[in-house]
Amino acid sequence: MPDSLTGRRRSVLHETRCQTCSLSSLCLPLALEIQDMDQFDAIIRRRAPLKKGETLFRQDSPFTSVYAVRSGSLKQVTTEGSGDDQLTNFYLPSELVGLDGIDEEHYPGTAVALETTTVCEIPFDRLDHLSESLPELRGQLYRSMSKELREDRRMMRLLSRKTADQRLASFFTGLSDRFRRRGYSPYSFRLSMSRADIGNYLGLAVETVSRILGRFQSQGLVEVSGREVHILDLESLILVAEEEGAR
Amino acid sequence: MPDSLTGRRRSVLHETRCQTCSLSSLCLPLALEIQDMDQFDAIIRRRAPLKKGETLFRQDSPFTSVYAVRSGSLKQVTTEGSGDDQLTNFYLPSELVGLDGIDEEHYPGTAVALETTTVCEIPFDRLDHLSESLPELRGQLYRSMSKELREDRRMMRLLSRKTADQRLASFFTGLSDRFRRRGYSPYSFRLSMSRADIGNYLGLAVETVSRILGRFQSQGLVEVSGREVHILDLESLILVAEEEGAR
DNA sequence: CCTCCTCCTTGATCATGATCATGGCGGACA
DNA sequence: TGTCCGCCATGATCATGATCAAGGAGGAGG
Repeated sequence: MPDSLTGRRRSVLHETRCQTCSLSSLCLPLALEIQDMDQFDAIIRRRAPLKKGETLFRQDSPFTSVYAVRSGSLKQVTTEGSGDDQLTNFYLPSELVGLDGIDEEHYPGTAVALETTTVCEIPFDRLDHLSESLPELRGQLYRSMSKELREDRRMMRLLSRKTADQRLASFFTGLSDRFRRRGYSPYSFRLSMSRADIGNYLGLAVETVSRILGRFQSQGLVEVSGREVHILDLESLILVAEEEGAR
Repeated sequence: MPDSLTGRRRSVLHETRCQTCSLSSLCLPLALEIQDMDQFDAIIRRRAPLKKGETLFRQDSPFTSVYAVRSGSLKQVTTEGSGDDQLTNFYLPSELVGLDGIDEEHYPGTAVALETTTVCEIPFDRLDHLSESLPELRGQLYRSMSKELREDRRMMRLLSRKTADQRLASFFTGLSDRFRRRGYSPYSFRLSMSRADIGNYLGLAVETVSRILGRFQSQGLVEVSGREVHILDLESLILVAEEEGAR
């Protein structure tokens, strides 16, 4: 595709410019001035939307880009040996996928769309180069990685010290919070992932996820119907999530 | 202390220059040319050695610097609520401590020396600024963070899918590998952490750590006497660590 | 409309590792 | 040299959540 078409293509397909993107206050260019944002904009590559189940990149394929989620959601799955998968993260709009591939030159997991999903592709060599002249961009990149580190540590705590109830409560309060920050209702949302995905992520069997969801429902904490979730008592749910001395 | 003393002080106390540091092939300035290394060297601050049990930085104190371990070892502990600690990492020489404090402006955990430990303090604002003109340094910093992300994911897998046996086997093979890379024997080493630390890190009760260590010993995999460890059969230990279909 | 298949729920049993309890070892210090 | 205290080992019991098993609900496609 000739470059001359790119401009038109972009505006036709979707609003693809950071300046008009509703996520710009959460996303990587968050701290940039308008003229800097244009420079950043220029290195971004559009991708055709992914359909549910399609992969953005595969484990062990060469690392070239990081991706900002624009709409939809993804999971990242690492396979080791035969059939033993570990779901390491879910990614929502404005979050960066692929940062853990920077060293080693290949992606350490496969990123799979959980629903129709659009992403902004950011070639890493160009991002790195641009970060030389844009300190705010560089800072934001450091912060994104640092934040992911902190969240991984939270996850490690969850996996090593929390009961099944606490894990699920954390999962829902966490999701609720992420939706709120993105301007969606923190009380009503649709899960894009299956129970199996949730269980895999939280280190629980599917059956356990089901059972505890049922219990939360009978306790009046949430109302769950398939993948539709209504949080009825967020405060109590937070209490359950942080309950101490359990286990 | 007047600045004029610093130069002398450095050379008297220890070899503190990266160029003469035996870790330079593993540490942050790894990819730098000699003249660039001098620039990097100039921003590093020496600290008095920490004694066992002393803290390098405390949870929630303001983030200012990252630290490269020079000798000894540290643990990082996050406290939540009352008395519920989570040990999130052990740090060996050449590793960077504090990267998870970059966003949020404070450290998310307390770093405690497990033995007499020396570190190089690297003020982050100066590091960031220097990374503008030294692409190799910047790249190395990105890679360090990315690597830590990948290792966190490995840890998440360990915590959510591995049995107690596999966890301990992983812990020992991991340590062995880290010692090897640093030029120490991968078969004989001294643990700088207590059984309680190991258990906390791996999500196991102290008793379980003890029991399994005993079993490994009776199986001829290792020989353990207090904190002195001899790995007798590294291959089998690796097999145990990666054993599939367990649990 | 029916069928198939995936995803989810629920019940019964079992196993792993936590917890509780006790005792031993070894180093620091008087 | 004896005592104390932190760290470690080991035994007995228990609880959480995994596993095995079966069945239901809902959606896609004929």
